[in-house]
Amino acid sequence: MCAVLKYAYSQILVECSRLKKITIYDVAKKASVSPKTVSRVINAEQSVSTKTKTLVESAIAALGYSPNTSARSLRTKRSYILAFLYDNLSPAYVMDLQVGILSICDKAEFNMVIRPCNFTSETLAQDIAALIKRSRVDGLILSPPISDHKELIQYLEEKQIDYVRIAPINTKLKSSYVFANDREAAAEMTDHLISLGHTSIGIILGDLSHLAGQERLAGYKNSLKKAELPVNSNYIEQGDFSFESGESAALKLLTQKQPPTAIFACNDYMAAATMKIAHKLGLRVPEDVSIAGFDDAPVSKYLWPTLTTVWQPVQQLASQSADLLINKILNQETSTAPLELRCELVIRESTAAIKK
Amino acid sequence: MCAVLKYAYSQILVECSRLKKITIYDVAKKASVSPKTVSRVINAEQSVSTKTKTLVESAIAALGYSPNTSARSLRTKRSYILAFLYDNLSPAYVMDLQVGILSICDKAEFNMVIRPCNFTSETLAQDIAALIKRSRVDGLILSPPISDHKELIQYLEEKQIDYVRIAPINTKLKSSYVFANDREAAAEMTDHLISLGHTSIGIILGDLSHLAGQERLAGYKNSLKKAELPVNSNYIEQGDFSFESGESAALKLLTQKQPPTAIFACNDYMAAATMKIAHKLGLRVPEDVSIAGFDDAPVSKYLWPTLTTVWQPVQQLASQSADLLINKILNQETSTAPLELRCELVIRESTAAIKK
DNA sequence: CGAAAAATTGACATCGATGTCAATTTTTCG
DNA sequence: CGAAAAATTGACATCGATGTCAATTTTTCG
Repeated sequence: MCAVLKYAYSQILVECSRLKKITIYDVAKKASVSPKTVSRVINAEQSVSTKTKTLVESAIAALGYSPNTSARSLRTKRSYILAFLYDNLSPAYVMDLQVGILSICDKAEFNMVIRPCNFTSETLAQDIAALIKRSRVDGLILSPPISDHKELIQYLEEKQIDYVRIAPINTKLKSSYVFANDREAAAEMTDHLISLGHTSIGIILGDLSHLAGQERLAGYKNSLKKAELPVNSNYIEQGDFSFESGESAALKLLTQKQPPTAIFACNDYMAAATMKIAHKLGLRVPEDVSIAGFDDAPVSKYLWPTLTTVWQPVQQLASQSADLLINKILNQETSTAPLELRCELVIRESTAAIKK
Repeated sequence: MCAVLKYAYSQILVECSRLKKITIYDVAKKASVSPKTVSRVINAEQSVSTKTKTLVESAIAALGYSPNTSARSLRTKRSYILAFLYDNLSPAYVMDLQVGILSICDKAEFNMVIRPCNFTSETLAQDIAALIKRSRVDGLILSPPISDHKELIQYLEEKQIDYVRIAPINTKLKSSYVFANDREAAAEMTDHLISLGHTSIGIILGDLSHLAGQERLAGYKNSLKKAELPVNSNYIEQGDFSFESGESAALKLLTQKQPPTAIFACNDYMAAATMKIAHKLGLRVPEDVSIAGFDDAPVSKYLWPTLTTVWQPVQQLASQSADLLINKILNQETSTAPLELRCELVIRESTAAIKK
């Protein structure tokens, strides 16, 4: 290409890119005000007259202007980025949390960076410290079990970094948190089994380092007590929310001399495992043994019979926590009351009245 | 708190926050060079002497400096952000893609923003255009079926926005893409069933607007032809990758006069549905009917019997595409050869030799 | 050795927003 | 009405990096 053409071409490109980039100065010119005033309108500051506001707003609309995040971040020292930390074996749960957070981020013009973690990693706190430093995130959302990672939380408290926790066990910190009424829901599920005539109800526990693990056990015990049924330690098996742990727990429960006639597994993966073991042992579900889960995971619909379980307000938990966090970041709001959201029983085919 | 104390306290806070912010000027001072030279080292530019480079690097390490992304973005007009677009019913698949992309983003110091989409939404292209404008993303990774969203792709081509596609159908565009050998894998799976003695092999098709849907059908046909078995249209049922579509397809296949003795479902959800229908019809798996899936989704391990399926290199697809995209953004590399990654058969319990 | 070429380095301007503080305009009220 | 108070607006500096271009240092080679 000859030099003249090359130059012309480069000018065209420059022109094109210029057309795309609308700055606050273009808006200011169009509205015949100063850039600072445009800035005031964008940031919804108080002292702008209605007339000016309308003028600027129509200029913004006409030019299709949207502020440059980098410039704004540089000046305000905010990144407008949230980090979402998780270490969870259920992809569907994590995806739901993401969607919930995103819905709020979109409205508030924040970005979300996600970070899969390993709860047992010795370097977790350091890794997150590095992430915060590098990405300059404004705040973090911690999901279980990260919600109770002592070292990380100590670091965040020390550095006064904003964070919100989903379903934490330690609720003594001043940082806000959200949670679901797992205990009540677990009690309702146990009530449901009792109402079907079951008196020997086994439970497969989840990981007790999750709040959910503790609360679901508590709900189960509460329900039994209310119905004046004994809490039989032979009917309580430890699991860790994984399918494999569910298999061995179910095997122990169902091969006893007096096996339970109903089993409440503290999540759907362990319930699925229980169904598998029941099949292997030649037990029909729900005729010989009723099985209930928790979480309303996709697998609960794909099993045969379909699984009675508990739906959790996962997206709502996430969006609430994002809302709290963004408020904290932007308005320096310090303490907010913990938020409790409600679960719902989903009765499907895997539970039925006891066989006489 | 009295005014004097309050003032002292605020000064301490100011001091603290100042301590945290190390700028390029601090590094320059410590290394006794100009900020521009520090910038050269950070960006691995050529013309820096080894001596200076070492000096600057140790200053960076000593101070624990990491560059301010906002300032850099503002100057270079790059956001160092990738967008990952998806519309997929399998959370596990999407999570794997995310993890793959993240692994590369971490190395390259990019951030990833994720965007759940609705393929059938009329405003998809506009929505993404708004996202690009607002978040100023440097490039996009499109996963199926978004990989073939005509309107969106036309927009990206027009605006010359970098993007990489995962498993696209239309491969005539100059934009690079990555894909797995679904066709061969589907043929291998069909070969496997044939080798077990099956000659009546049904297939439940996936959504043919996904490359995977088309390729898996092609592999099935290829295998039958190679084995000189007829392609019987009664044995081909349309599904859309959902569990529900699998149920109705399986019902049609298995209630024929001469039902197939093996069914290859084009993903694991539809295979799970087929298992359910088989159970309902009183057919044992694999004694009466062999069932195979595709994807190695979590559910394939939770079913009873466990599901024979195909493992896909999902994380690798994602990390490769992120790698291609970042190279394109940073080095303006134009065309790269499409990348094909290999699937693997996972033989479990749901397939067996035909009953005599 | 010493001039020319190449490599290295730095001074200064700039990206596009908002913070600070002062100037201007409008409102209040005796 | 007119001074004081309140509300609105704008001028200018600045956040922390990198681009441009020129100055300086080092290397090359007759």
